[in-house]
Amino acid sequence: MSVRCRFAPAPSGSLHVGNVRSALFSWLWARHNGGAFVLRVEDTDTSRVTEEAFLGVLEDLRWLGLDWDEGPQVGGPNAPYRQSQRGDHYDESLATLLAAGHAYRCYCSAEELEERREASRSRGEAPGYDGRCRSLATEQIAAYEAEGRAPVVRFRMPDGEQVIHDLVKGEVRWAAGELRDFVIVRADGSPVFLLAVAVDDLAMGVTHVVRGDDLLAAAPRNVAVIEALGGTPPVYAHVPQVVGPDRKPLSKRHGSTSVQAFREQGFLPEAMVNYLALLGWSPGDDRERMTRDELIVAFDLSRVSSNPAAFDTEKLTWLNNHYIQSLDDDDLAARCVHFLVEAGVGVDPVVLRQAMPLVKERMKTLAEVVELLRFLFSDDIELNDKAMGILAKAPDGYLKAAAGALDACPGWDAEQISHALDGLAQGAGLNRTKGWQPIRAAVTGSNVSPPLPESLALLGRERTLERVRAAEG
RNA sequence: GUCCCCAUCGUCUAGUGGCCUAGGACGCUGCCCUUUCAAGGCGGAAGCACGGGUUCGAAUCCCGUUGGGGGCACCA
Repeated sequence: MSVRCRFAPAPSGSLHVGNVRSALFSWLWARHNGGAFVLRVEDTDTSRVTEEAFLGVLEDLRWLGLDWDEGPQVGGPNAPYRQSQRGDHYDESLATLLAAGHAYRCYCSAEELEERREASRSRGEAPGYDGRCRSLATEQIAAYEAEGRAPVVRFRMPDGEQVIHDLVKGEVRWAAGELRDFVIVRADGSPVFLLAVAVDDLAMGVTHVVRGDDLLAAAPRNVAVIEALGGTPPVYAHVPQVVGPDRKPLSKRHGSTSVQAFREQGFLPEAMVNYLALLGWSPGDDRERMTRDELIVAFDLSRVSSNPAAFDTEKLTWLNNHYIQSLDDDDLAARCVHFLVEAGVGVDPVVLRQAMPLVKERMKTLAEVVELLRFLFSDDIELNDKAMGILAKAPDGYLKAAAGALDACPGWDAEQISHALDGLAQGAGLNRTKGWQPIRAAVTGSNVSPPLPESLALLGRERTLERVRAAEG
C-alpha cells in the first residue's frame, strides 16, 4: 500500500515554525516514499475562522515549497478538504457509532461534570468523565429530555489497555480505564476534533500521521474511533515540540515565530526548510547543508529525535547566509527588490544586479540589502556617527585631494579606482585602511560598506565626486 | 493530584555495550587572509543531570531521584 501523509492545520493566519516542522516531516515522509501528501484544514471551530487566515496557511506552505497532492485549491477524490464542509461525513459516522453502541448520549450538564471532576480530584483520582450516562434507562433519558437537556454524544472507550506503536516514541501504553469516554458531538450538534480527525483520516486513506507530541494522548482515542468504524488506523509518529530559548513550547510569547515573520525578515524558504529539517532530525552522518532533494532521499521518521528541540535563530541565520551566497545573481537581485521597494528605495535593476557579487556574502537576510546598498540608489546620504568621526579625523585637505585624484582617474573601473585611491593614500602617508575610510564615509555615509572601488565604480564618477566634495564642507 | 513523554557541549545533534581520550554543526574564542564589514581557512574552550544496579566492560541496558514538557475540556 502506498504511503499517504497529511497535514491538518487549524487556519491560524500564518503557521508557526513548530507546526511547519510537523508539516515538513510529514511532507518529507510522503515524498521519500513516493506517496501522497494531503492537506486538510481543521476549521470545525467556524466562529473564529476567517478566509484570510485560511489563505495565509496555504500561502505559507506554497512559499516553503511544501506542495500537496490533494487539498484546498488542488482538489482530489476526497474533497472537500475543509472540515467545516464535511458535516455529512461526520453525521454518517456518528449514526454508525450510535447504532453499534460505540457512542451514547450524555445528559450531564457542565456544572454537574465540573462538580464531579472536582470531587474525584480531591479524592486523588484522575478527574476525567465518570461514565455516568453510559447505560441510561429509557425512563431516565425521557426524564432528562423532559427537562429540556440537550445531550452531547460521547464515544465509549473500549475496555482494556490501549497501546500505540509510535514511530518516534516507540510503544506507549495506557492502562485500562485511564482514557475516559470523550465528547465527539457537542450539544449544538457540531462535531468535535476527535471525531472529525478519525473520520477524515479513515476516509482519506491516511497511512501515516505525523504531528506534534502534544497530540500523543489523542492517538489511542483516534485509533479507537477508527476501529469502531471498522477501519484500519494509520501509523502514528509524534514529533516533539519545538521550544523557545527558554525551553517553553513556542508561542506568541516568543515573538515572531510565524513563517510570515521570517519571510518578512528576509529568510529564504530554502534555509527555513533545511534548518527545520535539522531540528529534531539528522541524516546520521555529518551533513547539515542539504538540498530539498537530498532531504527527501535521506529523511527517515524513525531517526527523528524524541526530545524537544529549541529553535535557534542563529543557526537559521547562518544557513540563510549560505543559501544567499549560493543563489545566482539574477535570482538574488529579484528577491532583493521587494525589500528595497518596501523600504522606499528606488531601484535600478541593472545596477542592483551588478551589485550582487559585492553583497551576497555580507547579507544574513535579504532585508539587509537595504542598508548595504541604499547609498547606490539614493543620493540623500546621512552620515552615521562613525562616519562623521572618520571624516573629522581625516587630514586637512584630504577630501579635496581625493576629489582631485578620482577626477583624474583615467578610467572608471574598480581596478583603476583602486589604483587612484592607493596613490591618494600614499601621497598623504596613509595605509589603505586609514586612507580609504574617509572616502567610504563620504560616499556611503557609513564606516561599513561593500568593497569600496567596486562600489564607486557602480556609483559612477559624477555621483562619487559630488559626495566627496559635499563632505569637504 | 494522576497518567504519559523527555534528559549527550550554551543550542541542534552523532552515538543502539568495547571503535568514545565522546564526533560534527551553530554560537563563542585565537590566529591567518584583508580597504571597512563580511565571507573563507586553520586552531581552541565547552557536554554524557544525579544515585544505585546489571556486565569483564555503560553515554549506551534496568531501577530510582531530580528537572522539564504534555494529557486528564461541549480546544484543537
